[in-house]
This record gives sequence, C-alpha cells and structure tokens, in this order.
Amino acid sequence: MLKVSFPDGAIKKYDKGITPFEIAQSISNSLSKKLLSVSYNGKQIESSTQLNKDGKIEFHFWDDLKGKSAFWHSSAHLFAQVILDFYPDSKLTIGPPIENGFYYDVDLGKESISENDFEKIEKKMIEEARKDHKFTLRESSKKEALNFYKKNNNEYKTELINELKDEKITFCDHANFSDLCKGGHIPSTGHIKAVKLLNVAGAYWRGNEDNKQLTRIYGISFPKQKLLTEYLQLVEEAKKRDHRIIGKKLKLFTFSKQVGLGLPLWLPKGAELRKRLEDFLTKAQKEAGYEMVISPHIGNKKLYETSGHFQKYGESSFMPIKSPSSDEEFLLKPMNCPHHCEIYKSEQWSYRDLPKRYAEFGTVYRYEQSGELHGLTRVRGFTQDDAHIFCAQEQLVEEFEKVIDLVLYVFNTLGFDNYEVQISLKDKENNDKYIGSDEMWKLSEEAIIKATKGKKLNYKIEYGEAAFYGPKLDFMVKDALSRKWQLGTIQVDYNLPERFDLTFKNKKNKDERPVMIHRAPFGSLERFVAILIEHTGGIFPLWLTPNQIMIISVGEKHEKYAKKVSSLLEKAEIRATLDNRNETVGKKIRESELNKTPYMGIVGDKEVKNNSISIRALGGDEIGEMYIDELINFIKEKEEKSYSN
RNA sequence: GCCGAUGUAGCUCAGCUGGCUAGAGCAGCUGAUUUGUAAUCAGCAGGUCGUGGGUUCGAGUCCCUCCAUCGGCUCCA
Repeated sequence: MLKVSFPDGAIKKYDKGITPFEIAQSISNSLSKKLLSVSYNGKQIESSTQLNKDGKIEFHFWDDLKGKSAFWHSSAHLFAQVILDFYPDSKLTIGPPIENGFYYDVDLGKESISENDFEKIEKKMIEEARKDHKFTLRESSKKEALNFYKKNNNEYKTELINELKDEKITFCDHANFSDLCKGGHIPSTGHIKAVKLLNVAGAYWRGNEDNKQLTRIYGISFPKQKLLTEYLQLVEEAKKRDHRIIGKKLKLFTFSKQVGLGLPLWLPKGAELRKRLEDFLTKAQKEAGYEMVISPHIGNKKLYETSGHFQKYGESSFMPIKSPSSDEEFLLKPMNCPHHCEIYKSEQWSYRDLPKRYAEFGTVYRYEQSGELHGLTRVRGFTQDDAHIFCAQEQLVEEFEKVIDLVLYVFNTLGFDNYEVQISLKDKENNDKYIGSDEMWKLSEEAIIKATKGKKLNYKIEYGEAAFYGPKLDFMVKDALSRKWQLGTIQVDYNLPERFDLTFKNKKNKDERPVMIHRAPFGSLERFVAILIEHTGGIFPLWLTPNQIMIISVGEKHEKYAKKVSSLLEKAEIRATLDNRNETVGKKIRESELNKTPYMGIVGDKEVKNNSISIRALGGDEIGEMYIDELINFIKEKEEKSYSN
C-alpha cells in the first residue's frame, strides 16, 4: 500500500501503481476533469505517472501557476506538432511556457513565417486539440534520442541531448509527434480550447548573438474561449496605459527627428512634474546626509580611460569630441562616477569625514542600439538621480542598508509595491567581461547579500547581470505590458577607488582605500516617469500632478470671478488652471477629465453670489460647494495625503 | 545591430483586387451661440500619402533601397 498525504493534511492509502489522475477521480469525477498537472513530493509530474512511493500530492488546476505552466508547456508541444505539418523541414529547438503563454524557437530553414500564417496554424492546433491526444512520457536512451534527431539533422536538439548528464532521457509523445522533454504536461490536448498566436520575432539560439537567429513564435492558449477573449481585452486595456500614448495626450514629453533619436524633449508639464520628483528626492537625500554636486556634460577621454569605461564601451558609444586647438579628446558624459571620484579627490579626507555622499541629477549620453530605443524607458540622453558614497570598509553594509531604505522610501511614496529585488552577480563562465580582482568581487557580493538579507528583502539572484566593475542590487518594476525594467539600483565598487587611487587617512594615520557605492533610486528620471505613467495611467498623485484643479467658468459673466479664484489658488501655491473659453461646461469638464485633472471647480451665478466654488472630482464624484479658503485647505490636505506612505 | 509588422492632415483613422481634383472625426482658424457637471452649431483652412528609385498609359495602392515607429532578440556603464 501507498500512503499519500494531501495539502489539507489528510492521508489516504492507495494501491501501489495508482496514478494521480485515478486518485483525483476517486475523489470526484469533476475534479479529475479539471486536473491539469500534479506535484508529488514537490516535483511536477504527469497525472498519468504511476506512484510507487509514499508522498505528498498536490493537484494543479488552471487557477494556479503550475497548472497554467503545464497547460502552456503542453500547448507548445501542440504548436510544434502543427508547425511540422506546415513546415516539415523546420527544426524544433526549445519551447517553454512563459508568464503569459508560451513560445517556440524554430529554425525554419529557407522558409519564413509571418502573422498572416497564424490563423491557419491556430485552426489546425484547435483541430488537433479536439482529437484529445494523450500526452505520454517515454524513456529513451541517449543513443536512441540522438538517432531520432539525426534523421532531420536537428543540431539543436543534438546539442541539448549531448549536454544532458543523465543516460536516461525522456520524450513526450502525443498523436504522431514526439519531442525531447522532461515532463510536466496536462493529461491530453482536449483541455486546450482556445489558441492565439501573438507575434513572430527573431531570437538567437541560446540567446547568443553569434549564433544563428531562429524564428520565435509567441502564443497563448486557454481552457475556455471566453478566457482568451478576456485576455485579449486586458492586453488592449494595458496598451492604453502605454506611457508613450499618455505622455503625448497629457503633453508631458515628445521626441523630434530633428533633435535626434532617443533624445527626449520634456514639455512644460512634464518638466515641472520631473522637477517635483527631483525636489522630493533632493529633500529625502538631504535628510539622509547627501551633498549635492554638479559636473559638466563632457569629460576628457582620459578620465574614462582611467575608469575603464572607455575600454569597455568606447567603440559602441558616441564618438569623442575633438577640440580645435589641441589633441585632447572629450566624451559626452556617459556616467557620473568618474567625475565624482575626481570631486572626492579634490580634498584630503580623514576617516572622521566618511562617508562622503555626493549626489547629482546627472545627465548622461549613451549610444543605445537603434533597435533598443523605447519611449522614455530606453533613451540616448537621460538624467540619473545619481549619487556615489565613499565609505570605509566597516561602514559598507550599514551604508548599503541606508540606501535600501531610501530606495524603498521612494518606491513606497510613489506607490510601487510590486517590485522585484534582484541581486545581479557576474557570469562566472565569462570572467573576461569584468574588471577587478576575485577578492574585490567576493567582498562586494558578500556585502550586497548581507545588506539585502539584513533588510529582510525577498530577493532573486541573477548571474551575468552585474555591471562590469561590480555586482548590483536592482529593483525591477513591470510596465503596463509586464515587461520588467530596472529602476532603483545600488552597486558596490572596489574598482574605481583603486583606479582613481582614492584614499583617506585611517585612525593609524595610514592611507586607506574607501569603498564606493553607486546608487540611483529612480534609476533615471526618464524611465521612472515612464513607469510611473504606466502604473497610474496618467492619474498622478496630487502632489505630483501637473494641474491640480481646473477652474471652469459657466458663462462670460463669470469670467472675472473665475480669474479671481484662480489667482487666489495660485497665491496659495495650488496648481490651478483657468478654463474661460467660450465652450459649454460639459465640454470643459470632458477635456479636464481627459487630461486627468484631479479636481474641477465650477463657477456660475450661484458661486459668484455666494463667493464660493463647486468642486467635482476626477471621475465624476460631486464634492460640493465650498468657500475658497475651504478649498485651499481641502487641496492642501489631500496633497499631503497623496504621498502614499 | 538582427527577425517580423507598420508608416495617409497636428492627432486618431478610412481609402476594396492600381483608374478621374486623396476622405472622415478631433484639434486649428472665422463667425454665431453665453452655456450648470464627459463633445453647441456653421463655414474655412490644412496632405509632394515616411524617403529615394522602379514596374505601368496610369501608383497612396505592386516591387526594391533607405529611414523611422511598433512587437521581440541581443545589448543596457
């Protein structure tokens, strides 16, 4: 007999060799029909796998992540089967489930595929799905597996098989189709009721630019047609929150071909909003012991040779600027750190002076590849809310923790609660991508991990994501379409202090090398504003919003009073805009709504008579009639509350 | 940089398989209207159809080049 325990704590006995599917069936028939996948002792298995050891069972359905991932993984198999029907000479590579759906990378050889081909593939997939083919896992030897892929010269699968350490290899079969696979499928294709292929893209084999580019097809599938419709609607809604669209509508920023690609132009409303963000951070930084510095937009090439940035990025960046009279060359400042190192060097420091914390809203220029540019999130000229902290080794972890506090304070105030904390370490296989000794790297990595643990953050380690001079702690936030962007970043650096020969006098009056922390809570103002727009849909907190209240006059005879109200508000430092146009009240309200103005104040006969104003909130809520000083207090109070922590 | 798609007025879009002076709404300008909680009415003006080439009697429409944008890949100091 076999003892199986359930998540609710119940333990039941079954005959050996029973399958999870049969267990589900024994509980209820409807349960087994919904069953998509199973974990047994923590490992995701097939619902048809015979159980021979005692263990803990967990059923997965559509509403949990493992259920979905089995569903999409299996859909990728179905896709692969159909792709081979239409393109028999193509070579399959990998096809994993992702956060929303799945993709499959295929080498189509001479063929190509476009979105016009999607419909026939989707149709065929559904046709095949309806035949309710069972997914079955089959063991095979390495040799057999290699032979199988030799037949169609699939060098990709061959490479994958050769890398597998196990002699036992598994295939997943359904219908007449087999794919190298380690398991985790839904019982049969019949569960798949709706399929949508989303887009085609090029993707390099194993993510390496030097390898062949394969065709990647993204798709998503559902157990009900209705879920697909809902999903597509959700995506449509999300697209409306695109910062590029809202930024245009709200007149926050623009781009001009004449000025240059990836060089944002901040319009008055956007510039003011950005200034408020800067002021907010400046205040927080002052309280945290930072000092503001300012450095120029260009720097001598030698400066970046000293820092090592030129050797690393010189070729792929804006070309040096030559001066008319000498051989000197200058670079557009691609980062602020070397400048801040020189600022540190301008004086002698004692251990008593440390830490020194230099902050600057430093505008930098980087030549991003053309295919990389993306609204405000990826640009060629941007302003970092940069700071560099120079401290003694024993201060490092505490300083790092303080920076974490600052980043979290910024995120909380702006309502970013859905962020991922990522420790970005170096790629151990590719040591030549990095500078600095192993010892320095070890110290830096330890400090970051220690501080992150000290702050009890839930973190994830990513290898190969470090900067070339040191590891980072990155705060990743998703945009409207779930793409992850690095906003806040904190980095430990032993390299630049070495390269710039930075020192301070320690207690024993000996020169000691400081450690450097690079940090930017926003990351860059551009990217931060972009993500903020996508999170808020353009409805900014009251303290940040471009226009706090729109004063709307009903008719011509109220214009004078409206003007008076608006100037009273402005005197009280409330951002009020007057709409005295010869338009209907309905139209003025509509436009104010579309501009996401938080409040509207209507003035007509009644208000002129009462010396008052009638307030309506964005979205239509009636707040009521109040006197002007009441309104001022009301807005001030709401503004205070709009800092969300 | 690479793969795929797209590119028509300031904005959002229509223009079928190539056929006479390229359309609409919004925005703009002018005039009327003086408005009470999401679009008042009328008139006017606005486009070398992304660029350069080609096919054709004829190209917004077909083909090629380049540029840009969008979705990915790679990259991201």
